Amino acid sequence: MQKPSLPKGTRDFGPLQMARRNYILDAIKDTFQLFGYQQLETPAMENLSTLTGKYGEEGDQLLFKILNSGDFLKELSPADLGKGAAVVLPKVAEKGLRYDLTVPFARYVAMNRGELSFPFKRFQIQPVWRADRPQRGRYREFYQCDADVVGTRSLLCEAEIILMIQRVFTKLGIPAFSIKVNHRQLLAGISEAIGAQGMEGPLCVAIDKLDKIGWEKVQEELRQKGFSESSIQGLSPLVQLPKGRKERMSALGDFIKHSELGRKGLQELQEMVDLLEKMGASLEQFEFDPMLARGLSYYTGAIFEVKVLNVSIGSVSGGGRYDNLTGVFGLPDVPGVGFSFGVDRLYDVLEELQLFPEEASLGTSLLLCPVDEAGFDYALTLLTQMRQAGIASELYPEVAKLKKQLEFAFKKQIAHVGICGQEEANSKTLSLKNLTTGHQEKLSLDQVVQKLLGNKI
RNA sequence: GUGAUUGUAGCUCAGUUGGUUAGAGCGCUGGUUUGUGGCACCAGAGGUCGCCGGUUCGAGCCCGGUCUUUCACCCCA
Repeated sequence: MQKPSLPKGTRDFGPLQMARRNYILDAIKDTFQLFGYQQLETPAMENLSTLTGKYGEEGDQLLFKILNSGDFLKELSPADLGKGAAVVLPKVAEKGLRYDLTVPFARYVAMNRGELSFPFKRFQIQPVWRADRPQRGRYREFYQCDADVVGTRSLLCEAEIILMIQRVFTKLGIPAFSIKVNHRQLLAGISEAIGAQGMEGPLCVAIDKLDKIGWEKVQEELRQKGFSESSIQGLSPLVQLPKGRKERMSALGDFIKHSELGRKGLQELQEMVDLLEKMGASLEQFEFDPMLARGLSYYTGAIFEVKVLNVSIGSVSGGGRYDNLTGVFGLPDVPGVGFSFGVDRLYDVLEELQLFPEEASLGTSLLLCPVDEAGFDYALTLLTQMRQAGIASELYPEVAKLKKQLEFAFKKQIAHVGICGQEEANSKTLSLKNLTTGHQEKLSLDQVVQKLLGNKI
């Protein structure tokens, strides 16, 4: 006998967790569909050639590779073994587990370009796998929840992303959150304005940490990366910006007035705000943050990040615009914009704020408890009738001690039990007991149905 | 990938400088109640002390390795 265990960084989801996860996912799905997004699923495994080289060197190491079936050594010569992993790997593995949902989506768009009508709006909710070292809130298997629009440069998509985020968070009852927005071209403009043109890559990586490590350490990191002292000092006005959106945007307009890229980025953000205002949207959570960078290098336009206020968890959603989704798959010039909800983190947030509703865990509403053989047969006929009436019901599957059956119902949080024995069978009634109040009465079947359905409404 | 850290009953955890038969609370099973749960009382089951090796007369405790947990870094959701 062996002690069972889970692979590192993976989890089971029990009934309570599933009910709660579905509560979150339903809110998200519902919102995506309301905004005209269509659901897509792709296989858990992709050809390794589809995946490698898309996530940088580090990403390739984090890919889970699938050993070829059968004799996976047959392509391999003894000499190959000495040549290292790069030579051996393609000969023993041709498939890998998906690392995110964006690359499979790009593959799908490239493969189905003829069938799709653009702009194409899709959402996708599936697990992804990374051979990372697990930590709190970081797993080797986790769900991503992506929505993207491809085939248009319209800023309406960006504006709608704000609306969808607002709708989901409101639906989940999250009281205070902030949608941080910035623009990659504005970051390029900032880079230009401080005399470090073309260095926005390392600049982004460093200033993205501003929240976490503070201005002093960011300066240190910039020095290490070869930014001149005057560039770093040039950045300092951005660390303490005016609070209001309008004031901020005009301060930035001033800062990057000599950079064409910067002006264009800022103008796009302004256009987003205009669209939202025309749609009558609230801009309460909209926060323009010129120091927001986000790691992913393929973003080229607006970028987003959502933080829930007053919780210990980091960002729970994010995304941005990219120019060229499918270029590597032979379909150039497909622009798009997408974002993603971190389901696991949202779960932690709702738990921390105690925002899960009671109903998210409810199941059966009536348990029939047979106390003798006649009662069991009688309960069989009742079971069908109750279910036909729309009452989620089950029958305790054996004639056991009533005590045991009541305990079972109590633990499963079933609100009502119907006790059936010879007596009830003879009189065509049911002894209905409310386990919350302890009240019990003998009712006709119609009365039972009425009572249980009435309670529901 | 780097550096730390954790592991004892189903769960949360005690366990003395290394010393006989490893404990508690909760949970579980049965009973006090042959048609009435939560509460109470009584009784019981349940452990290769993560795994492998070493030191020792003797290891849950010391040492090495390995797996696992958690944390920081790198990176990321």
